Amino acid sequence: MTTPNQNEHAPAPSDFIRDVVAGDVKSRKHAQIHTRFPPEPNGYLHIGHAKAICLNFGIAHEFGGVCNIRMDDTNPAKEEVEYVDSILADTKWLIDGWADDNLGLKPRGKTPDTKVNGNKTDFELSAIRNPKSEIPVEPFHASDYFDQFYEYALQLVRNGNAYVCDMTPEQTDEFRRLGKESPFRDRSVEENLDLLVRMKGGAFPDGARTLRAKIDMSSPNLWLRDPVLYRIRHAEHHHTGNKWCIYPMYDFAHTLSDYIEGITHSVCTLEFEVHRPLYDWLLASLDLPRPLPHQYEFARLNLTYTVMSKRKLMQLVNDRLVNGWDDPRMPTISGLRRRGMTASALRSFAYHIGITKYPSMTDVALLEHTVREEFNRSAPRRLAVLRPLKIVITNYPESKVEELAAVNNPEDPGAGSRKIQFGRELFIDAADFTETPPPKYFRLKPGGEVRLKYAYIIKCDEVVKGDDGAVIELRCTADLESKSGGATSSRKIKGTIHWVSAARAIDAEVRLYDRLFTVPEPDADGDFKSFLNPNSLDVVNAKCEPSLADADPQVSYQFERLGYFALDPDSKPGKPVFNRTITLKDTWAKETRKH
RNA sequence: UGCCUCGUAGUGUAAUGGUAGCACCAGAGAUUCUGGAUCUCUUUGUCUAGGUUCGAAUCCUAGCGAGGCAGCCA
Repeated sequence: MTTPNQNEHAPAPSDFIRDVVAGDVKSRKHAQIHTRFPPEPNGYLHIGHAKAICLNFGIAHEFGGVCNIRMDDTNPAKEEVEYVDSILADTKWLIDGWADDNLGLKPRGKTPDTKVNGNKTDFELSAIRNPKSEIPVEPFHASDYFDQFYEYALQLVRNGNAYVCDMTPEQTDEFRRLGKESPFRDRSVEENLDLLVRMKGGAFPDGARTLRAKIDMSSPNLWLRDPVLYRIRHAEHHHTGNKWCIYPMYDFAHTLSDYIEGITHSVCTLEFEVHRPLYDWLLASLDLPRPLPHQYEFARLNLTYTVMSKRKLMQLVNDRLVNGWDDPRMPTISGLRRRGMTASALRSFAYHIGITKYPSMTDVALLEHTVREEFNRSAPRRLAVLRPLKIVITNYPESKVEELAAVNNPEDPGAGSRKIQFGRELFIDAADFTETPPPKYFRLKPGGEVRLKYAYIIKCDEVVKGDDGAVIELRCTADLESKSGGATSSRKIKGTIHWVSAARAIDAEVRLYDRLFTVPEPDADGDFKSFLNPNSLDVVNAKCEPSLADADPQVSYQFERLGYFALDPDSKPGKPVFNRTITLKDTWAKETRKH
């Protein structure tokens, strides 16, 4: 029934939720599988949301269904349009080329259809699949159902399943903790109706009253102890303006949104597990003629060396500890994208971490592996020098320039080759030379030899120093027979280093990123901000081979021996800015750390 | 504290009463004009104790441990 997981060339994932869905498909329980991704627009999406997106859209994709994107916007105090826009953009980016066919949107401005089914009133708003539509579309919004929610609230009051409560928030908390019934619990239907209408009409101030479900104050499950369904908030909502002064709570709104949209499998994270009985109670306590949704829970993603809560990410942004939500060090989808990570790599990561109910801590090394694996196959290779050190090839003619062939991608013969220029004066990376080589060092050292990639074997004859003793230039001689493909080109030289022509190289700003935090679990104890990595960003002025002047913003390049780099939007014509997405694996660095 | 859920190599996950596998990480080697990639090999595991069964990671009981919930947030 499942189809291969498109870009991963791996079998379709299997987990306990997909098992349930597969079973329902087999038994023809539903006409079509329908999931949803319901973020609250109160922050930017992060890689944890990416896991949820890959799950919900993955299920829709694998079983030929639809996944609605829905703004769970029932709290006007916290939500903003900026977040709505970023959430839509990030979601589309993540599923682009993979599950666009399964994206469920709604016609702009459309609200649920009202149907009379016998003497039952039913509300329904079906999704249309994104790409085929000619009409303007938008994501679903829970706030588009405020009228319907209110009708359902009235129904709950009429059938004796809800009441208006006048207790203060503090009293409500205390009574729920103690399992004590509210003194307002047994108001008549008429009085409840009258109060609810007046609540809606703005007769009472914020917090004065609530609408509560009438369930069971002695239940061991706190969420069944008459949970609040509506609260009074005289506040402007980003989507509904000033139309409402009462707003539904999560449980009420979310459950009924699922029903209205015809969701079959409502997948959420573990903290909502204890809410499931309430979810089911709500659906059972209303007259709902169509098939009911079911809720399933999985463990949210935890990643080492980062924080994931929106509150903490917001704090990093507000305290200017990073440069915005899309700072490439952030675990946000926009940050990871700006850093140069691809949607397919993120999807592949989501595939590898799996779906369980165990609250695990995933090693960020797995993400890094996934990214490297993809780029190793796809990234065009280029030469760039991060910290330039000038070298002069003293036996190479001053006016001579040679064009040498450089392989674009050894993993992909079809990628062909390009020409790079060699001359008397070059830059190499300062990190590739030392006067005091440790054991097993095979880069350049005084009197030592090294291969210049695609070019000659050179020997370091002289180290030129400035007044302060710092190395400013190396004078070398080349083995002129050793050019790649030449007479002595097969001489075994341990080290090969990268270089650029001093005359032809272009300048670029390169931003080198490292982990944002210095410890694997920054929010385990203490103030997570005290574990920020002071070296998480290092900006250098690099020298790059000229072809990088026309770098494609959509392409990740491998700077040979250094890592994978992508153009930052800060780039200006003639002044490229590259972000280092991830270094290459560096076993030599590991070796030196050991000594 | 009450309730809910979950415990499989260091990490993440398979095994759905029948040989405990895979990936990442780590380590060793081969190879290499990227100390990359590739290839080979290695270390390490079913939380504990009972029970059911020919047979238990899987089912049952108890214990231990971890996470979640106890907002008029979602």
